[in-house]
Amino acid sequence: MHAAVSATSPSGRTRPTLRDVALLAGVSPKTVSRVVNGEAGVSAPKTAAVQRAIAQLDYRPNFTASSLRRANGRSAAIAAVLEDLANPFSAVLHRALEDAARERGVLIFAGSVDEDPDRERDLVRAFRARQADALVVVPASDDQSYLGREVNDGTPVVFVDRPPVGLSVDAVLADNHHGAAMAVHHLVAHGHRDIAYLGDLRTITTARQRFQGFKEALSDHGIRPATIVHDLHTERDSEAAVRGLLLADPAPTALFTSQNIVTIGAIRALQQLGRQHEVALVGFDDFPLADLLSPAVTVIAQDPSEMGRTAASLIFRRLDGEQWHPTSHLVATRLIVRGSGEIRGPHSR
Amino acid sequence: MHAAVSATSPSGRTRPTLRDVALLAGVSPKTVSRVVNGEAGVSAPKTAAVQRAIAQLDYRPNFTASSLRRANGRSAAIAAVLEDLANPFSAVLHRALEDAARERGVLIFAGSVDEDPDRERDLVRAFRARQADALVVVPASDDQSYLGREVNDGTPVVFVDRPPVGLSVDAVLADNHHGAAMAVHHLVAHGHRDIAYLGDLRTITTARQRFQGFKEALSDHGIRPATIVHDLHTERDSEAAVRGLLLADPAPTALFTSQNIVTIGAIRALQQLGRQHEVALVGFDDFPLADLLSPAVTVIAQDPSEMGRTAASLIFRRLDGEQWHPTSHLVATRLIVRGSGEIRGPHSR
DNA sequence: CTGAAAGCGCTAACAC
DNA sequence: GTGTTAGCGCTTTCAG
Repeated sequence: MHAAVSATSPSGRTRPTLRDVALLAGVSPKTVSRVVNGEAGVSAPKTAAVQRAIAQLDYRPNFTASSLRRANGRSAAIAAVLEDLANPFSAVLHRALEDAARERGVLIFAGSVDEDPDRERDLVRAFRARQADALVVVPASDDQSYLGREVNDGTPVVFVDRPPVGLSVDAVLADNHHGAAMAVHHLVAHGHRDIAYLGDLRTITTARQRFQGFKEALSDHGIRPATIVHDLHTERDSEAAVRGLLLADPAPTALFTSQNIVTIGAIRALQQLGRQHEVALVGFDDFPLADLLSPAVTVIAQDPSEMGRTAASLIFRRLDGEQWHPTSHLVATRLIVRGSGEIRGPHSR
Repeated sequence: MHAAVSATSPSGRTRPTLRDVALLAGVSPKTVSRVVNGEAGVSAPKTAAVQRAIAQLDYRPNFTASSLRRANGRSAAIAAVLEDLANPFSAVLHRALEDAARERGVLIFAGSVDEDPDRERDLVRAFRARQADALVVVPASDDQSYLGREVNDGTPVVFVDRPPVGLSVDAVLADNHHGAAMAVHHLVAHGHRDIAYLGDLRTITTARQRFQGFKEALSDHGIRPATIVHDLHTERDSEAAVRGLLLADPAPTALFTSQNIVTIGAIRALQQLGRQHEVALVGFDDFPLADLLSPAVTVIAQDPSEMGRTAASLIFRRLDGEQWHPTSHLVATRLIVRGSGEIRGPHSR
């Protein structure tokens, strides 16, 4: 009998080890290891004996233990520090990472940050302690230089959706600036001059970039921004803000909402006041059922799935030993015309 | 210089180990271990020396290695085998598990099965190989007896949304039968007799349970089911099926859709034909923006978040050593009245 | 309070 | 082909 009360659960038996298999099959541990890992150079009879023993004991290899000793020390797991697993952007991004990882037998650890910098650091630490081979991060903090020290061992890191600050790593970003500008051009082309901006927390880089794109596009048309509301982070915030705007005089003839939660809050306000067919709306971020609303919602769509694929590709190329200087990859946004953005304004010809 | 080309990445330095810290601090490895784990009984000067060395080397403990030797052998990670990380049900369930796990410093591995039994088994194997402490499973296969052998060591397993087959473990299930029956009673109360059933793949247990509830509730009212369509698994399937029904004569005056994808397909068909204000609809599963459509959609809502919390609680109680016979926990569904289900039928008083 | 020795489950390196 | 020895990074056990 050999040691091990260890790998046991409350009421459970102890798990058989590679050693147990070797004993039962009458071979050395190394031979079992060879069979388990499909290495060539084990005779047919021994292979059979080992397989029989494995089946009999119901042996399962401990990948964690093997990675401790294996040459590259890889855990075959990567970590994703996301905004909120339950929101569609994070969920779709996560899924795209999973699909890319699956092809390589790599698993994924994921966690939600909820825009909390402390939580971001805690997650990074926890993932590192578990030897994640790489890190995908949607940052919430305003400075990620801690990450440089945290992973100064060559662990690949890719930022997604928001650029790194105080740190030089690959990033995959949506073209927020151009997307917001497209929205403005579209609304102006439909006769609007009085376009309200409704934006998310200014601590969020993407919100700032979208605002920048909004402002510059207006100025391209020689229009001065009329109404600007920042720091809307919930549907309720947005709904209240939009209701306020619409009841004012003069009310804007069009709305640009910088993010899907804000867009949805705006739609609620429009519907409550029965103005959804009068006031134009273009939202940043596509969302499910946007095409089934009345009017259907014109949006600037991001492509979180493509962002995930790109991030995964950067990570795996680095893990395969490729080297290059940290680079930002811009993923295009596109205007999806559905109705709400084509409501005519007072200056339409 | 000590060994280790191991824990190194392509271009990276090797990670410092506990041993390196000990050498630098001039103490034994065990003393470093004590400091790292906050064990009492280390003198102030040695503690300080160790902490200095840790900071200087930027040492990060390897939790994986420690768990190999630690008494309970736990990896402080649990695994979730879900349907599809990108769909809202899975995503919200995942998030609820995360929140519960976070309180205990436990991380989560998750993967998508996509209704593929092979994928289910592969994921279970991969999670086990990485020593997940427990398994949350939304099964896709029609028999999970393999799991009994796979985890016959006392690893807690909880099934969510669908009951285990060929295996006796805890389960957290929505009250599908009663939910579907509520939908029928509601439609009948609004004057409908000719209620079409539109359901998901019959391989999925929940779809079968909902159909059962539908049928029995109709029969309670002495109504014989008129139109039944099974095996709709995409929006397109559902949309086509509903369009067919609505163009037939006689067309049903109400629809019961057994799942949100099916519901959304049905809404598309209704809108295309302009019949959304004539034909009543109750869908199983709530979905975002259901209240913003016109008409707003009456649904039988599940509570995936509550299901996740319940599953997590079962798992952690077992991990804490509590014991009981495997039990099924029913999570209530509830009717949310919004408009589409209250469209009057020909038999309303 | 501290450290030496042994070993968790497995594989690298080298022997035979 | 196959086995032996050592050791991955850490904790256990136990001696001082």
